[in-house]
Amino acid sequence: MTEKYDAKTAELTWLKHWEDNKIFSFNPNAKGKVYSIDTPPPTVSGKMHIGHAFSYTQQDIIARYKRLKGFNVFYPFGTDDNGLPTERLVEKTKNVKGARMERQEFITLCEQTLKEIRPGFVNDWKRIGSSCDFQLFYSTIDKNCQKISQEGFLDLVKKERAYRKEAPSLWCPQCATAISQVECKDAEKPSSFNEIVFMAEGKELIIATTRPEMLSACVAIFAHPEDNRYKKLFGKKATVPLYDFEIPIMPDTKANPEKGTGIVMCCTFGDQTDMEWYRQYNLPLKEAITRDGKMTAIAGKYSGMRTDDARKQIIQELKDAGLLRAQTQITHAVNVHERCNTPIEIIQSKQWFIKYLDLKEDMLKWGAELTWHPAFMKSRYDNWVKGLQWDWLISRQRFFGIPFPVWYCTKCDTPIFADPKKLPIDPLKDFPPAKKCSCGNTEFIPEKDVLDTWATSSLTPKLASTLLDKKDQHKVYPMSLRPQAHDIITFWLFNTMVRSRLHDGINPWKEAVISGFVTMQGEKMSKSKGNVIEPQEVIAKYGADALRYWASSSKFGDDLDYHEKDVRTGDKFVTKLWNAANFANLNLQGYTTGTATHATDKWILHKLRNTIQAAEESFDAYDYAHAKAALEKFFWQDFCDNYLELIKVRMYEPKDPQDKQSAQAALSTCLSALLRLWAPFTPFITEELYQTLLKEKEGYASVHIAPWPVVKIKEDKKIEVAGELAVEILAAARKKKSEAKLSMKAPIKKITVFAPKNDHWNLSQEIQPFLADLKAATSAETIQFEDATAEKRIEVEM
RNA sequence: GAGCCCGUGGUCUAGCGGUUAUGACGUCUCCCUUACACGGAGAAGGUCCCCAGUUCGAAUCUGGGCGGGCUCACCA
Repeated sequence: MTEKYDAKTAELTWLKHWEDNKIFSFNPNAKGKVYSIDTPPPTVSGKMHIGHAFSYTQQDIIARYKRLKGFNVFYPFGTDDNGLPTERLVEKTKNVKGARMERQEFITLCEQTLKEIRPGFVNDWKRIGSSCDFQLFYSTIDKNCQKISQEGFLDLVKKERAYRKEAPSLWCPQCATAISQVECKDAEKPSSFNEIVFMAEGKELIIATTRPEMLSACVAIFAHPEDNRYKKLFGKKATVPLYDFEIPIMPDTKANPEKGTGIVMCCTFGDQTDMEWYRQYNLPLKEAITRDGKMTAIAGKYSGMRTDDARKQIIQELKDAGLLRAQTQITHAVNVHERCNTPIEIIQSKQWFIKYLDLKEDMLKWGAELTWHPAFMKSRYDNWVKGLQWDWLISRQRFFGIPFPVWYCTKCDTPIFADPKKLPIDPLKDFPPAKKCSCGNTEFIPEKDVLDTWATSSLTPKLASTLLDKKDQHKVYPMSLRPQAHDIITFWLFNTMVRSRLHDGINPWKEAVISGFVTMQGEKMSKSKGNVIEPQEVIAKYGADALRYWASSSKFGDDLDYHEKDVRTGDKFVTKLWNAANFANLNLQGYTTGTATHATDKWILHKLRNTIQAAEESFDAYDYAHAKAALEKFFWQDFCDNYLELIKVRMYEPKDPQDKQSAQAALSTCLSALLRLWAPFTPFITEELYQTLLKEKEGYASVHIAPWPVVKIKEDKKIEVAGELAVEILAAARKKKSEAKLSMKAPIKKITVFAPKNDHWNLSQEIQPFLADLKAATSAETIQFEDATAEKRIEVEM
């Protein structure tokens, strides 16, 4: 062993060792029960962020533990790189606009960009010590994924779950595509509440609105049926200002008398309520906004203007005409697209949907069949299911994604589906289809829309399992575990559940573990706030083991505030483990086999045995943080601070060869066990130590495929209790010396222990075998016992 | 507005009916003892958010506040 451990070079050495020797390769025919993990495919964005390092470390600890326990671990790796996120990344980094380019040119650029950045991106995952089988690799835009995704779509068509319909849909004018409910989020935006003059029955009717630019799309006016101010107007007409057309005044309970003037205009579509009224009362459709967020022809002179410009101008015009009675500045929550923060519009268009609103009850049952860690995360899922209001809109008017395998008849618009055996296909290239329409027509137009990225990533259990031979796929699917962070329960977990249920009628996994978030002074990290920590920099400074040590200090579901000092604690642990192993190595020179016969040695083996048991119980409940705490206590306190100090003199100057051999036996057992116990948390340092100290003796190619340690000794309460007393005596001696400001080497005349007799054993008898080590460790001349009827007490005389 | 989570020494955290309330970081004192000064020994530091209840007994259970966070919803 060298003087110091150099994490930076050592970690790279072992990464290469693992890769070269295929340590984490999945062999479907290997022994051991299969434990399969539905690894989250990160969205390719150039660099891993600290939240990734955090959650992927946590799941990796589970994977490594299961491997030690003898499971045949299936732990694939994929990248999610189709759809809008990639388009936005390419548009940003290459300074282009997909919509203004030749479609194929843009797609090629996306593919090229991915090819450039993907290897570096994936390398970040290797670097933190993810024990994935990187040979089992998929990209959600690769050919196999395209095939699986298109097959899935056709399967849903066959099951009458996928349908195409012209309907009002959530729409992002910035991205110029329809989006789904889950892609929306709230944002506080400033706005103005404008009281505008309509005319009805020759009188002024004041209506408050935040969206005056929608006036031209106004189709009705609503007030509450019980609202006495407006009761007499129901069934009458009102005239829209500036545009001068008439609309009906109608009663509906959704109108809130408390809000504004209690009377509201319904435009197609200002918001979701407008849409509901449109459906309920069969109102006409008037579209005021185009798909790229501009005013349509019906807006008259505002036609072609952006909606926000039109709003400003129309307010001015109303003001000039004396039709604006009041204006208040407000901030209100607006629905925006989570990818670009643009306010969402509701626009009528023809889209593909997956029908699932009828399955809400079933969805709740499916969620209940899954074991959640922590359990309370299930309520996020339930909450989402209960709030679902739209079927899943899966078509996107974008470019870089998986194409719908569909063409449409130019005469009757009937969809013609691709032959499932010929997938994947691109209807734009594989054209025309080799079929006739049922109406006899032979002319078609290809579908240009692409599938929502979640429509593919919701199939990850399949994307991963189909990397295996067909005969082996059933071994890994349904999967044992879905690990992920809590922010995408409503996206990824929910969608995967739905797809697996719809396609195969089963839950995709047995259990789910949900990671928390990394925060900075309690706040979410974000580039705009400038409080981002880059894992690459942390690794460069402290090594991946230290980072992992930090990440494993919080349990599943808990957020963790980032403090660099906590990573430093990990770094210190690595050093401590190195030094303890170094001590063991120095004192195990020449040792081959032996038995622990001394009391102190038996005691530490008992502690070890109990620690292993405790760690195992915690691990099996997915509570690695607890397991870590138990290991920490054993390693740092029991083993380093107490045990090693107790055996030093016996090790250096044995009176009898067996004195030393007994300690060596225990030391050797502890060393081997410690390396394996810590291997899931700090895989690099443990591998380094295993390779240099134990590999030759034990023969495993890596500590990570060695078996979980077992200490084969029977429970011995006497040793445990007497050992505790030995530690108390040691502590009393140390305390006395500290208080006297003396070195720990300072001699002690006498230690007197007042030990009450126990019903079951006589402590002063049981402690006898420890006395030699105790005297040596405390430099005490004598240790004597006096029976006491009172409390246990230890007196130290210098 | 709804659901969920959280509130423990200066900071982070364990404990979840009976503990001298755990540990880490920080602070202070001492110790260079041949694994480790990136160490060791010791000390100081706490109305366990507040109020009420259940109980012989509550940091721990129940109810009600207050404060923070997340998710969903509302969005004229």
